[in-house]
Amino acid sequence: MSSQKTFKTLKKLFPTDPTLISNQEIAKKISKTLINSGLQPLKSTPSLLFNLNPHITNLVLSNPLVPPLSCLSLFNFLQTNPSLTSHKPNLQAHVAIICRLYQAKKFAQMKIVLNGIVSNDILRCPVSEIVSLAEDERKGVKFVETLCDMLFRVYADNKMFEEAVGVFDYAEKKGFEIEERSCFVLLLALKKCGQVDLCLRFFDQMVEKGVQITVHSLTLVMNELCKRGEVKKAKALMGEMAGRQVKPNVVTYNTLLKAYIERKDFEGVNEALSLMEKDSVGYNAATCTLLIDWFGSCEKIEDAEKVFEEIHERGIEPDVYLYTSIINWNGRVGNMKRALFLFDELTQRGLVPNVHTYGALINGACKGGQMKMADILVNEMQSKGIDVNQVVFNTLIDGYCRKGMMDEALRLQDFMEGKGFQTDVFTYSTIASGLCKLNRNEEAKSLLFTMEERGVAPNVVCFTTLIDIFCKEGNFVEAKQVIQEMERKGERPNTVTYNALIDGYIKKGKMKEAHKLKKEMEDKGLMPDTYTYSSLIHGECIDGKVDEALKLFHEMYQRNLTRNVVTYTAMISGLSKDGRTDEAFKLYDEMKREGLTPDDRVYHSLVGSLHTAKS
DNA sequence: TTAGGGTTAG
Repeated sequence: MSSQKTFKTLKKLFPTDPTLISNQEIAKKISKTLINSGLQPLKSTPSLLFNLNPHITNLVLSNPLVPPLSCLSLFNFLQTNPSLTSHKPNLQAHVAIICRLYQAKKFAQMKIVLNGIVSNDILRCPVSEIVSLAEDERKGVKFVETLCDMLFRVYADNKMFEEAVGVFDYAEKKGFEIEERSCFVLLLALKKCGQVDLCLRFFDQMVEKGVQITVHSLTLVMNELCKRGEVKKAKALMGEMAGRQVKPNVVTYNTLLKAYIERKDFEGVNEALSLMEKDSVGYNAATCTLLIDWFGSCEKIEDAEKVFEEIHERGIEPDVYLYTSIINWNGRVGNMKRALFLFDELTQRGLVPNVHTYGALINGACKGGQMKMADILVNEMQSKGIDVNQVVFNTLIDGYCRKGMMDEALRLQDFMEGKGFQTDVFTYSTIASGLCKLNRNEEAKSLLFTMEERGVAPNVVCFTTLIDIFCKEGNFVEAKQVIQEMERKGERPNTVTYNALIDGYIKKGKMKEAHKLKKEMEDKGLMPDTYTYSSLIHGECIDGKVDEALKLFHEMYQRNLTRNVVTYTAMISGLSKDGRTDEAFKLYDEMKREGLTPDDRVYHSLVGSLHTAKS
């Protein structure tokens, strides 16, 4: 505005100012050239451009007779030609060309020019300044609104988040609308940069300012909430948004499902599934993948297989994720035959296995001690052009550790480092627990104590391994010191940490301490799991308190915790030793009904029980 | 044309 005013004032004061006339004439000449023959003549004989100044540039760029793309080519030429640095377009020229491009609906080019403004230290300025220049162009409110929306996006793309939010606030004040789609771009960028707080805050701002939220934004935000553990908040948000006509879809429900599955929240999973049914939201491949994971992690491989079988009835086309998941769980329960069959089926369907798929198979082989098979799979994978990654290396190292082949494990670690991979927190804890299995406790401890000096911060798993060693040694003082140290370092003990302590106390016959710890973990909001209960049940049975054990056994049922072979074995042997043969056999039947395979110890207990009962 | 699902350690 001011420059135009100045211009008019000057014109009044000096109507025959030779420079002004000459400016206009030069502009006319340049424009004419551009109209008739484009940029080329100006490029080859740039003498006309030597007299250029910001005013002339603006006159040319704003001349409606010059085609917008010709203006753009002149603009770009001035921008990039090193001999014309003194004529680089200023902010006003940028806005002028943006205006021309807007009229020509050249939105992509508009964005590029805007990008030039925000990524240039000299041109960058508050949104109000750009808007004020844009308003001078007198192209109506819609133009300015579009410009704001685009500027917002350009800031988001450049990770200039404060500035983007600044544009949003400004637009809001001026009554301009920033599109939901643009807001989503910002949410996504914030999420990708790990700026979760700002992401959640901006979503609140969107809601508050009446942006019409889409299910995509909602789902993204719910996912971020879930990832930081605020599942309840995510669920509440879903409800609140449903009230505003933002209906959750299958992706939204999958997000929630995943959170419940990760937290082993039985009720949550069931609630999410029944909500899906109520809303008539059908499953997709991702839902089935999640459910397979859910049943797999509950040691219910048959239910996982059932989900896999039902995909056809549900009209779902299986993909490589789905196959990887079912292969993974079969491998983990030791059914490599089935895992390999599924792998073949996947290939026959024309799906392409990737490093995750091979990783799942290799893990299955390693957990089953079949290192030869693991090796063959690694070679096959490489021959298909899939590189071994850190996860696969760690899996293999774990395989050798489990077999007690520490030399081979360490050789592989060396090899992995030679390939440019770091020994990471997984490698350290794997090797440490391998050493423990061979009773090489001192080596394990020193590895875990020194890993930080070697540049890898121990996590809760490493600390738990350490605690486990001290507990097995009966050194509870040291174990508790480790807990203090880990808490000092910001690592919070979890259920497995408590399980290590509880098991340690039980093995030393300190049931009272063990129960105290169970209460302590519950007070901290940590759920005792199958391992916690199995240890406690075992301890009570050894102590001869079979009714206490039974109480715990029922508590598991109430809490929807899976009772595995170890749990049943402990309970059955407890009952047997106590001469309660009928109850023991009843549990034996129940165990088989649950699809669990009793092992030798169960039979041994039951036979023993018959003796006890007779005598 | 955007959001969600698959491989490793205690």
